[in-house]
Amino acid sequence: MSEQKAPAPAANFIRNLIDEQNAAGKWGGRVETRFPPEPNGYLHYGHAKSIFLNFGLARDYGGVCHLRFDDTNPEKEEQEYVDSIVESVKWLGFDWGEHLYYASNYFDTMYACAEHLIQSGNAYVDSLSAEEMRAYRGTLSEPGKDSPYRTRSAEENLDLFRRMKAGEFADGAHVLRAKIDMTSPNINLRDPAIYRIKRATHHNTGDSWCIYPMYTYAHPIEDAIEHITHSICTLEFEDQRPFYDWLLDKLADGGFFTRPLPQQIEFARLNLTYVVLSKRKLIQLVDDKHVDGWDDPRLPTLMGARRRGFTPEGFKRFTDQIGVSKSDGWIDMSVLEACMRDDLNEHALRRIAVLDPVKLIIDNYPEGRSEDCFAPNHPQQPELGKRAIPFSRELWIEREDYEETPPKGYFRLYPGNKVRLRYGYVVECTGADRDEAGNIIAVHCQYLPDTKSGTPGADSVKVKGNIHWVSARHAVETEVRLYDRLFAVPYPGKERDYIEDLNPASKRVLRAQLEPALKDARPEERFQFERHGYFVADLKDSRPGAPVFNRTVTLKDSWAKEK
RNA sequence: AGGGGAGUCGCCAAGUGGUAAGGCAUCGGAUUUUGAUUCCGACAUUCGCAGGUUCGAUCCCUGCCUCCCCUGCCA
Repeated sequence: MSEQKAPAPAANFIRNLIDEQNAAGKWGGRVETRFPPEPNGYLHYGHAKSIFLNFGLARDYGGVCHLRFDDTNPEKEEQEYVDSIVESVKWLGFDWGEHLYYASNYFDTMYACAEHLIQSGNAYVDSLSAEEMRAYRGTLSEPGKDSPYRTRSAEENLDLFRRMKAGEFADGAHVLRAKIDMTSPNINLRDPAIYRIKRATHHNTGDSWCIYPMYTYAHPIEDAIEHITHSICTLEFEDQRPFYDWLLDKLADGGFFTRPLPQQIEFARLNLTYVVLSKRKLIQLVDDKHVDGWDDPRLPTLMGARRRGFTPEGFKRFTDQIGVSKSDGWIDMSVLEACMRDDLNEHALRRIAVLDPVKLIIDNYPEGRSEDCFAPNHPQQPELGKRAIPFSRELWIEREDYEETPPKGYFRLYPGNKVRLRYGYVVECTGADRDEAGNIIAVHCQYLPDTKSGTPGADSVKVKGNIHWVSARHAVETEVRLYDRLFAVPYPGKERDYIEDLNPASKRVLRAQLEPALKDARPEERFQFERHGYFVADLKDSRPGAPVFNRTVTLKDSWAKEK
């Protein structure tokens, strides 16, 4: 097995920053990151980028990466999502040891911090309605104005906040706000809300709280509590960094945390062509049944990727390849597909499957006779051995491997042409039978008995074409699903509603004829079906002795391009 | 419009005051019992545009243009 060389990780602005800080001794060489999903949905390809970034940095710098659930909004979060997230991160190959955390575990500390902010004059209880608050906030180009409640005394604020916590007020009656600057050009600094009253049962803390911290407020505290050094998030949080720093600075002054404080760093999230990665759209695709659930192999979720046959190693190659930067561009789906092919090419055993079967009858081969042909499990790795494939008079071949009037450059079966039946004999095509409607029902040929693969005469006849086949008598028939890109266009929704851009041919279900060895494929076992692509035995629908296969990705096909 | 970001080959992406890595894609060619893989070769006189500083600028300065994000008691 050829071991992957591990080249030095590509330089990126985050690694450069860490190197500089290490040189300056800022963290004493410590690198501590976190992957902080909100458990309100399933992880998707974009999360894979973040996971490899955060866990990868920690690994490469000898640090740790925490898995932390950012569960500050009980209305949207569920245990089912945390379970699925845990499973997906593990599947990608990462281990957080004992560093599994929940924002909700810090609610007491967050509350104490809030009281301190109130006492130090940095937060106040506002009693404006949501609409009023919006009006007071101003606009992008006009400054906001102070709420009439902004000047409440620390005592009054503390009393009100404690009563908020005690459940004396209705949802939305009051909100705790940081007191910063209503005229700031950065809207995030115009006294952002940091606590709201919300009577909802939390998946972790149940009904013990009726006030919950906002992400903006909670996240920096979570980072500080866990001694995170580099808090990596996506670009849209850039405007929030000043608040992140403001908050931690105030709390450090208050003795809650010590400096140096964690630092927020933003990178460009993944944009991938031919799919959508927004949570809202993913939910709609599932709810409106455009796909078959959250783990539909066409969906860009990690659960879908797994059923599709994508590999963790393929995702690693992918994230290594696309890099990390602050310019938000689009990665073409072909890059991900190429990464999966690279990994699969190396690791998947080769097998034969006829997906669109038509009979090939060898008229000069004795009826009732059969013999074994031997095929390598991996052409580049002979140490993986060979397997026997039965050969007989009637075979299944691909319908597209016969053309009565071949296009230019076609070198498969057509009357008069010779072709090798891969790992078997060279045959000469003599024609085909058609039904009354003109459909081809069987192709006929004569075999050349001296040309069997592996025998001295194998190369006595040179042929260009080489097609795969399966003995009709021995074949295993099974369901094979041909998956393709979910959307028919690179940028779904660009020209019209994205639903209209769905690829109608993203899933095709076939009955295929497979070589006998495939009968016992185990769920998640991956193969290359020669000349077709990579396939995986479906995790959910396969049964012992009756696998169902999903196409992961096709092989590159330069003939298709030529046509 | 105010604020925050980004602009280097078709798509990503390194790089730096000294004369443009790499990957994907593409195009040639070799090997091949997968029209696969592998291999070899080609592929930015040029770094959004315009000025300026400099012996020399993609890197520094000035102005401009384009794109993305921000007005949730979401994250």
